Amino acid sequence: MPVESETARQPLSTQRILHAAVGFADEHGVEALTMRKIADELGCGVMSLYNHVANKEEMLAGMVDLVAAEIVPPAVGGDWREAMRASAATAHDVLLTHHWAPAEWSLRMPGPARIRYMDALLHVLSEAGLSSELVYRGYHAVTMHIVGFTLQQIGYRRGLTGDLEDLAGAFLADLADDYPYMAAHVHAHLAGDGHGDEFGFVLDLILDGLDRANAGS
Amino acid sequence: MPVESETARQPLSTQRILHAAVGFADEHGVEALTMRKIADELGCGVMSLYNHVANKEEMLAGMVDLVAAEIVPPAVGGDWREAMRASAATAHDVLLTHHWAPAEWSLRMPGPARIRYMDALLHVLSEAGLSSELVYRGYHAVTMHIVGFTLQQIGYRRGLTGDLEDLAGAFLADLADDYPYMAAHVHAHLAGDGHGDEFGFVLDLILDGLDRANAGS
DNA sequence: ACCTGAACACCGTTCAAGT
DNA sequence: ACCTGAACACCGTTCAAGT
Repeated sequence: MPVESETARQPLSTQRILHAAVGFADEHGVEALTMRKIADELGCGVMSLYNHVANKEEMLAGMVDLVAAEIVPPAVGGDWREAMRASAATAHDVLLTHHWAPAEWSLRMPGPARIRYMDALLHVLSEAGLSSELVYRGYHAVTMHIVGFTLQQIGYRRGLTGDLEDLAGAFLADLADDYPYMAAHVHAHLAGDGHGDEFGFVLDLILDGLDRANAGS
Repeated sequence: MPVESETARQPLSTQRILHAAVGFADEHGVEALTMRKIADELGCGVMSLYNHVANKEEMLAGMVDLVAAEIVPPAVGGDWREAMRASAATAHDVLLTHHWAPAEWSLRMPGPARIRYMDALLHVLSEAGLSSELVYRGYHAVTMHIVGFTLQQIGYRRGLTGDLEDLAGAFLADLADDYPYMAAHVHAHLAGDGHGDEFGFVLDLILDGLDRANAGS
């Protein structure tokens, strides 16, 4: 029996393709992702991929849902705010490591894993004693925060890494006169003034606000 | 003097290209935007564009900044929360009409107009009597909400328009058993249970929370 | 200085052929 | 049933040539 080169000879499958594509996007970004490159990585011809995924768009949808499956949904039954906080934290982690995912996430219809996650969030909120209106609104506020905040964080990370001089240099020096508040803010970023858990801070703003709105009406 | 066909013979310029590109993306989406199509729309050869924009990436950056320039920045001096609310509302409007913009916005470094807008937001927050830590965090919370909420809204709009049967039919009927909370939520969407100004509701959650956090420390 | 067609190196995907 | 190379209709962009 001839020894095959590493893992190259497992048969193709949707899962194998999706995993390879997620790994590639994690490393090189989704804009560099190409059907041909994924095929190369899997050691097969481009067209072989089309036996397992309909097209690139559906492959991207599958990748997003693979990421969604990594998120730990909130536990039902205990303290609802603690459950939301814990689940949001895992979602934040997952979306940060798959830094290409938030942008794709928000533009696509949810797949099975994401629907399961949505349902779990709504389940917890529904049993939190909130009015149905606040469940509806709170769900949007929380999911908006999870993907929106992470997306913003990824944007900052892109801008502030790499050539620090590009930004701290020309950028800051040129614009400090005209835009002092902006300059101070960028300085705070470069100084790492995160003040701890910013993601959780804004989430608590939302969660506390929901609680208060519920009690107040 | 020969009568020229409509507006076709104005000389090319960066502004003219950017405006045409924004109009095209508004109508057909940014994923359909092509250098060749923009050139056709302007009645010139593809390569003529490159005399005024360095490449497609820089053109997209210019388009985003053109959108940023449409946003009315908050007024300094009056009630800070009212100012933030008013400005956020115009930002929400602008980003909704240019539905391709939020996704591009969050992935790119800010251009001049967006920097001016960022500075104005920070200016208002800085004079609101908030601690510098709350200015920093509040700024992120507000900008996150503006683009994140709008992005989410656009995603829903995409999913829920078009074939309503696709969603209300197969989608809802199939998954109502397994995911009842999700099904109820989609029903609420289809019924139009917006309950008024959802964007403003979440913004107030954030603004009120900042106020309270400031008073409490 | 601005414009432009031809050409190049890529894409995603169809098709017809292999096993 | 799964795989695959050739081919097609597109991309963004370089280059050399026009005015």
